[in-house]
Amino acid sequence: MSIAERKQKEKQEMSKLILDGARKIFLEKGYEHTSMRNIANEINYSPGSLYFYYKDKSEIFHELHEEGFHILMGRLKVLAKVADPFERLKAIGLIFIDFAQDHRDYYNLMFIVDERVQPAKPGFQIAQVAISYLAGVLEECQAKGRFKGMDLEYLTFMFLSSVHGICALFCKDRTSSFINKTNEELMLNGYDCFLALLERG
Amino acid sequence: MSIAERKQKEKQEMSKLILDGARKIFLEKGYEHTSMRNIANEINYSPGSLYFYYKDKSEIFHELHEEGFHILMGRLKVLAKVADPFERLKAIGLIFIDFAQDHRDYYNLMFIVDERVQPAKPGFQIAQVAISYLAGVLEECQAKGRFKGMDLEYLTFMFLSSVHGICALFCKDRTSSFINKTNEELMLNGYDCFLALLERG
DNA sequence: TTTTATTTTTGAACAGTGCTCAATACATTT
DNA sequence: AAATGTATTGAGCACTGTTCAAAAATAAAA
Repeated sequence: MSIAERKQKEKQEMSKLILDGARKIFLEKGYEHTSMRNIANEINYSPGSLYFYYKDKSEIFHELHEEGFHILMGRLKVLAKVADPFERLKAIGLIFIDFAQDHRDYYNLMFIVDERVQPAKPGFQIAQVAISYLAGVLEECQAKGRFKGMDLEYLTFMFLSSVHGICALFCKDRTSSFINKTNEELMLNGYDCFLALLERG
Repeated sequence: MSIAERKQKEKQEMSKLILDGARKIFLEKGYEHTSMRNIANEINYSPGSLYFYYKDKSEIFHELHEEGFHILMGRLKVLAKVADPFERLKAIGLIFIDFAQDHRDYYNLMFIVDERVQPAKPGFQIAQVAISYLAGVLEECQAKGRFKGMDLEYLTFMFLSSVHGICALFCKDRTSSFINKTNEELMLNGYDCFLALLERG
């Protein structure tokens, strides 16, 4: 078993090497503009080799898609210490916005890129965990008297949509119609506006 | 001048022919998956010909980008008859959502596709008209006592973001995490949730 | 009408894409 | 040492946006 184990380990290491290369190029040029040849070149392997470890480009997408959600979830975990659910809710949106600014390409990959996200893949499942978490926070808010009479699932979708809208407009450079305002100002103050609404709801 | 005029007319007609072909293919397969050869094939011309009428693919993008905003603006014009500004505001969001559902590809082109939208192009300017219109409606709402103390520009961005978020999640198939709800339900009820917030703000 | 000039159209070519697969090289087992 | 199994290669396929010399079509001049 020892040599079979080593083989398996080597295969894992090679997969990681490819993924590291893919991540690097993709963070430089964005997912759509990263080619398999670029990745192969980066790690000094032939293009064909990648297909021995990954079925296709989409499989690499799913790997990084999942990775992105892990990073995001890592940031969300900090909120466990925030006692008030509404404060936690407010922070969630900010974390999304910060994440989109810090990891524009991951954000793009996770929420925008044209790739069918398959429910079987772990990335999809973590996404659902994240959504469940958000729903839980909103439920707590409702338990404290906020958002009365609103359906939890739609409320969750609405919150996510609003925050995503801010991030998506930023990621795809559709903010330039708002001249003399930086992206930073627009996103943060826009979100504050949204929070003001939530406060009153 | 007569023959020069005719030449010009012919050139316009040819441009239109190309654009019609482009639109057809692009509505079938989506912008990113429409190739210049596909378009050329559709209208029975050689690929090189397209470049006699359009500088590059991006120029066709801008043409259709503008077109999309014209369609959207056409739908928004109906709202002139709605007296109450808040009712008009509510309708604007619905029109966006309907538009995204009816013209998913146009919506994608206008708000999501990876193409630098140049301020010089007419498409950009119509976009700004649309935003100004939205800002105007929100201003009227404020005049009637709504959204007190909120900055108009950020409020506008926030409204747009929230509606866009709903449409963008739909367009890029990121709604599947909300199982046992159709896109229709999710978008409409999610938007209703948002409206409920606005109502209280 | 014939010749010259201009405009339009073509399709091959370039460098790139995702991906496949026979051939090759290496590692392990017999 | 020979045979088996695993890993790697790079040429090749059909595609992409784009360019450009050559050809065809049209218009202007002789």
